[in-house]
Parts: sequence; C-alpha cells; structure tokens
Amino acid sequence: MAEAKNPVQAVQRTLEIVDVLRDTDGARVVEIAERVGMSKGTVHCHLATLEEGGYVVKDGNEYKLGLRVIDLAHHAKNRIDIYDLVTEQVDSLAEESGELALFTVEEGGEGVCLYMATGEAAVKTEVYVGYRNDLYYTAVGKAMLAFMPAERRDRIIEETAFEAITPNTIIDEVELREELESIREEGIAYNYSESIHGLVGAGAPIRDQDGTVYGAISVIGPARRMDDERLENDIPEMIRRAVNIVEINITSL
Amino acid sequence: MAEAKNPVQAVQRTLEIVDVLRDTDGARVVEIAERVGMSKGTVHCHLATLEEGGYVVKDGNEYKLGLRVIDLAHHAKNRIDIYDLVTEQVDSLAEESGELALFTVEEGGEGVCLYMATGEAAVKTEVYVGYRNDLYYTAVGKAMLAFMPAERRDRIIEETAFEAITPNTIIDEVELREELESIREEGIAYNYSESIHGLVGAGAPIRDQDGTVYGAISVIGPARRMDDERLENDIPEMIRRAVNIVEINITSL
DNA sequence: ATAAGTATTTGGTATAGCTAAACACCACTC
DNA sequence: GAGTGGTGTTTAGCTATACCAAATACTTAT
Repeated sequence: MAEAKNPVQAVQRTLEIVDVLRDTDGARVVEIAERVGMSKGTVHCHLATLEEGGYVVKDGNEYKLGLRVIDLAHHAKNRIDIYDLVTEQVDSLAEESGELALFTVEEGGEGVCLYMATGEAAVKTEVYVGYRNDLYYTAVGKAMLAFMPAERRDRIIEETAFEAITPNTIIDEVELREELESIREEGIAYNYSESIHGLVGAGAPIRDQDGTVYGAISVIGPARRMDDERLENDIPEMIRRAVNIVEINITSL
Repeated sequence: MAEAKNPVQAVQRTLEIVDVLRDTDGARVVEIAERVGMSKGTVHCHLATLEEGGYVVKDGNEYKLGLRVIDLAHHAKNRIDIYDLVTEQVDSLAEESGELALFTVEEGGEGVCLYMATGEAAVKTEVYVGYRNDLYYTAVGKAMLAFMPAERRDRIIEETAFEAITPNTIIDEVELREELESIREEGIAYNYSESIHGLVGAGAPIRDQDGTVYGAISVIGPARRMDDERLENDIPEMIRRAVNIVEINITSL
C-alpha cells in the first residue's frame, strides 16, 4: 500500500522471489529468475540467504517456502487480542447454523480471513485462513467499511478498483455508500451472491465501546438453503448474540 | 542452517528486523535499531520496504508483523500433501483420548508442529502451530529421528547441542541411539517427562511404503492421568490405528 | 512555549549487490 | 563412458545502492 520513499531494492527483490515461491509452491532457480527478471546468480544468492534464515528450504533443486513462516503467522495472529474470544464464538456459530462461519479483519484496505469454522453442511469455498480480498463485495467487508471512521472509508473506497465479480457485485460507489448507510442502521451486512453466484451470507462488525472496529464475523451458505427468513432473521440473530458475547469481553482485555 | 556463501546482507538485516518484530509483537524504530545494531535510518528504510510488501504494518509509531505472513503460512502448509489426511486423524485422536494430539514434521533438523487438536481434558502447553524444537527430547522428534535415513540422523545428532531440559532429558548420544533402536523395534516413541516435568506422551512416525518419514503424530498428557497401561498400550493402539489410516491413503496422493 | 523525544529524509561514500561469464554438476543420450 | 544440454553455483568486476551520520520534521510532554 504505502509507497516507500527510499526502499531497499534488495529487499524488494527478495519479496518478489518469496511471492513466486508462494504462487508456485516451489520452483527452481531458472524458473524464478525469468519470472522476476533477474539473473540466476542474483536469485541464487537471495534464496541462499532466505534459506539461512529458515524462510526457504531446498528440496533437491526446488526451492520452497520454509515452515518458519508458520511461526511468524502465529505471532502475527497474536497481535489480534480478541482472537481467542472470537474463534470460540465462530465455532458456535458454525455449529448452530451448520454453515460456514468466518472471522475477518481489515488490513491495508483489504479483508483478511483469520479464522473459519465449518458447520455440518458448510459450503466449500476457496477461502482459507490468510485469504485476502477487497471489502466491497463481502458481508464482513461491507460491515467493516460501514462502521470504520469516515476518512478511512473514503480513502479505501477511493483506492479500490471496483470490478463485477458477479452480476450482483456492487460496483457503483454511490450505491455502495447507500448500502453502507443502511448497514449502519440495521447493524448487519448482507452478501446476496455478490462474490460467488449462489452464495449468500450475513455479517456484523465487532466493536469496542468507542466504536472502534476490531473485525467482523459472518455466516455464509448456499442461497437455496437460505430463504429470506433464515438469512435475514435467524442468522443475524445468531450473529448478534455472538458479537455481543465478544464485545462484552473486550473491555476486560 | 545452511551457510550462504554469498549472502545478501540487506536481506539478512531485514530478516533480523523481522525477527525482532516476531519476538516483540511490535516495536518502534529506535528500539529495533538498537536491538539489531543498525542506524535508525537503515531500519526505517527496511521497515518501509517491508510495509510496501504487506509484511509489516505501521500502527502509530509501532511497526508490527503484517497479516500477509498468514497467507504465506497457508501456502507453506500446502506443501505437506498429507496435511488434510493427518489433521482428520489427529482430531480423532484428541477426541478419543481426551488429551492433546499433535502433528509434527521435521525441517532443518528441528520438529515443527503443524497441527494440534485438544481433547476434553487436554493439557495447556506452550506449543502452538509453527512451534519448533529439537528432536531429541520429544516423542514425535525421537520417532522421526529413529526412522529417518541414517546419514541424516547422524548429521542432525552431530549438529545438536544437547541440553537437559528436565532431569529426564536424554543428553547422552549413546543412550539416545540405543533408545532410537528400541523405537525402531517397537514402532512407538515415548516421552517420559523429557521436555516438561510431569508431561508424558507417545508418538509414531508416518511413512510411505518406501519408509520415507513424512512426519509424526503424538498424544501427550499429564503423567498422573497416564499410567503404564494407558501410555504404553491404549494410547499406542490409537496412534497405530491413526497412522495406519493415513499411511494407507498416502499411496493415493 | 520550550524541550526532549520521536520518525523521517537527505547526501555522500564505501560497500555490496548485480550481471555476465565461467565453472561444476547432474541426467540423459548415443 | 564420453559427450551434451540442462541445471545450480561460484567468481570477477563495475556500478548502483545500502548504509551511516547529520539534518529536518513531527509528536508529546512539561
């Protein structure tokens, strides 16, 4: 997001290499070199340095992401104080609804899924813990957008490249802002097949007494199982209860 | 582990900074600078570059690990083909035993916990997903040591700095090798309060038909609940069954 | 207001990272 | 088993750049 004034080019290059490893689940020196447009020698030195740190492992001639990043991920999650509190409630939500329940936070204008729990009949999606997406086309995303400070929201919306993921995706800024307004009134955000055709959901933000948004939780499932009554009454009720339990306990953190 | 011949110093420094962020869960520029022994300016440029990549976020004047590392972690885990297969069995193990069940793999001579499931009465430990420790003082570690190729084992043992974590920790190389031999015979490795006083456990390796070790799973619990019968018969029986189910399915990967 | 502490930017220099080329190491092929 | 195309790794040298120190711009507290 933020443009570094005096970036360390060598670090930028290393991050590019890491990105390739991420996308390929392992690659060889030449392959990486041509992908990032650097010489073999350069790539080799970077990989060797990353390996030294445990962030890359060499398996034969394939270089892969090292498991040390999993340790980093744990420490990054630890930053989120409400994590344990929320996961408990998300588990309950999933069990009670039988659907997929998610916990998402915002970072850099994107939503990052931090936890998911699968109920009995939960849909399979491409979402995983660590998955990032724009805010404007998900229930959790719109929930967080709606309740964050106005200037922050404006910045994010301004920097967003709206794209119709499905025919239902809201790509008009005015329309989006109107929807956010109604979300603020109702306290619940919906997703009517805006990210995946046939997939609907409801979500709500988690806030402290000052109104600061900590994240959002949602329940999502197939439209055929989710009639109006269920999507707009039963599920929101469950979510409200879950949010409440978390919010009550936030003060004691 | 491996020494890079021509390391990229700038990358080494960035990794040092990341390490500080990991250990501190967020720090300011000056604090980081003095910890790693670099100038403020240098640290700032590195942080800005990392932020640009999403690996660091700035919260006021505190720099913290970015949630993007969670995405990396997911991709790193995806490397482990048996992951989904194993987690299912570890869940069962935890439920059946009521104790803590773990899935660990080896990387760089260390054990890395990749998954854990807590049974009804599971002990609380410092272990988390991503946690690393030496192999010689855990059940999973010894299980993997016992069944890995001899030359690999020799290298790891040679490079290990043995240390008595508890009075029961095996710190004598000869004694360890004898124990590994008996583990190979029995197929099960035990931990008799070798890592934490009062904590015992049993573990077994997961191998394919060629004997290649993919990782190990274990069940651990408090010694007072684990009499000889339970630790050396019931638990191993559960583990053997779990391992079997995984191993049968490995061929179809 | 002032000051003391930050973060950030700037400028100059010596270092170190980059490319290209040479070398070493396979795994095939013939 | 020599040869060959493909690797990965190392080397050499030039240039760019990463670093430090100092200056500037912010904060926050007094």
